[in-house]
Amino acid sequence: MVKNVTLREAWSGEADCRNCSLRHTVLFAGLTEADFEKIHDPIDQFSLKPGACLYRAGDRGEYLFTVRTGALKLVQYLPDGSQRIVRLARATDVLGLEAILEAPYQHEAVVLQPTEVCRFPARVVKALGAENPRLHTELMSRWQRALSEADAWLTELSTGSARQRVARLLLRLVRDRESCECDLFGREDMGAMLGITTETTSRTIAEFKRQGLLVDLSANRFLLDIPNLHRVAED
Amino acid sequence: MVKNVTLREAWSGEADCRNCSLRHTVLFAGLTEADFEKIHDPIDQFSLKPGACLYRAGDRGEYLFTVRTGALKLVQYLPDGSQRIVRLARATDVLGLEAILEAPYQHEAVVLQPTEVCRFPARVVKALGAENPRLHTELMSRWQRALSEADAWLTELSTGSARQRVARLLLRLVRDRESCECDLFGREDMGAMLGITTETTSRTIAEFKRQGLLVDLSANRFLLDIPNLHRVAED
DNA sequence: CGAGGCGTTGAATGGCCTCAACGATGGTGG
DNA sequence: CCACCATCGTTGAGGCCATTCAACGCCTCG
Repeated sequence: MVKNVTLREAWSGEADCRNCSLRHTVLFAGLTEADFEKIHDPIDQFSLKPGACLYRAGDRGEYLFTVRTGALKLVQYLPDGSQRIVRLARATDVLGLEAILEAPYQHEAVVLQPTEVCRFPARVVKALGAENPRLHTELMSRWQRALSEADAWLTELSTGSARQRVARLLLRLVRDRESCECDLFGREDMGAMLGITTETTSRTIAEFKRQGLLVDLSANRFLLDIPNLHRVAED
Repeated sequence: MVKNVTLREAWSGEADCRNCSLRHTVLFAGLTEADFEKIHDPIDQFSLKPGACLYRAGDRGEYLFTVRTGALKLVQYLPDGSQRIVRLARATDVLGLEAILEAPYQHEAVVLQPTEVCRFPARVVKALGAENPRLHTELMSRWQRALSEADAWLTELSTGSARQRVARLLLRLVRDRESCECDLFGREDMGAMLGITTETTSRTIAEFKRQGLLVDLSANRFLLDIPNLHRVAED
């Protein structure tokens, strides 16, 4: 909970917002400077440590968030208390779209890796989206992207053997990346993404390491053998 | 592929569109008569038999659809050729939202039960949505609803034992219903919704019947013992 | 230095899958 | 009209894979 940047600075490209993913990914790219001046709310920027909770399911959604760096998990709890991770949010992803509709947050958003986010009021986006066609389109694209992700988690990460699921998750973590390196999450979290137990996850990862599909780089950081992982993923 | 109704009739409440779910569920409720007159494209209405395919994944999406009655499955195929059903569309649901973004359809939409749909051009919705705030909000709500459904399929229908999954699917099929009666789908389709095999699905249903949780009404139509199914669903 | 969290591994169980067979149903063509 | 076939739901037997319960080593942190 650190920095506090005014929208004026955001627009002029000063401060940290010059590199803000919001600008690169054009969520606000269609706004004029006049639009920005209508807004008096500050945009806050946060640095979060693993384990921190950005918001909880059922909380009144007053804010949207953009992930600058790091990773968060979106968690839903089952009646029996066990958890299921339904999505990840990483750099450039937007969190809390439901707040635009004045709905409570649908998930618990928990930080997995050191993370920076920008926070801005939902009602600002709601108001601007209603009159700015470009933002309107961008918002729909964001929802569509989340929906595609959700479908992919079902078909790729919740289908097939444990070996296949783990391999597909690993491949997914390095997509749109130049490098084949990858920070893994805790085994329990990976299990909750894949619908398998912690032990099975651990056994599968360990087996991949023995087979050379994964090479240890440092603590929980690995080099991936992408071609062979693809073979495993499709069986 | 039967009826063909002009938008003029749609607006005036004539013909079949008087009961059109679009009007009840206010996707178009915010439009003025002037808005309607801007549109020259006809709205077509279709009657579809089980097995019919409304659109395929990758098709250029020129149309959106609203389901009037019946049910369709949204299917995605895995690299190995097996299928996974990621969502159902039933009365009042809108299909093909991705077409508004000029993206190809993401799923194959296949009819499960005798179904009626209305079809309207995506570019009309795109144009009206950009200038009509109420439609704009309604569209976002539709995406959010689809997203919630997708998350629920992951947490409820792809988690836990086969008994739990089948019970949760049955309960889900009678939600927002006055009656406890329910038409089931083929065992293979149910398996593809739950991530289990046809045989396991059949065995589970048969066991539920023996335990009185399901009572045969007619061919594949059942009466549900909701309280006890809830018990099974949560274990 | 002890405690707790996490990853790993072992052993045993059980639930689901695979392969197979069979009856019922419904549509088709002789 | 009926034999035929295809489809679908059901059931059985056997095997495998993931779960469950348990133990152990390593690390960080108080």
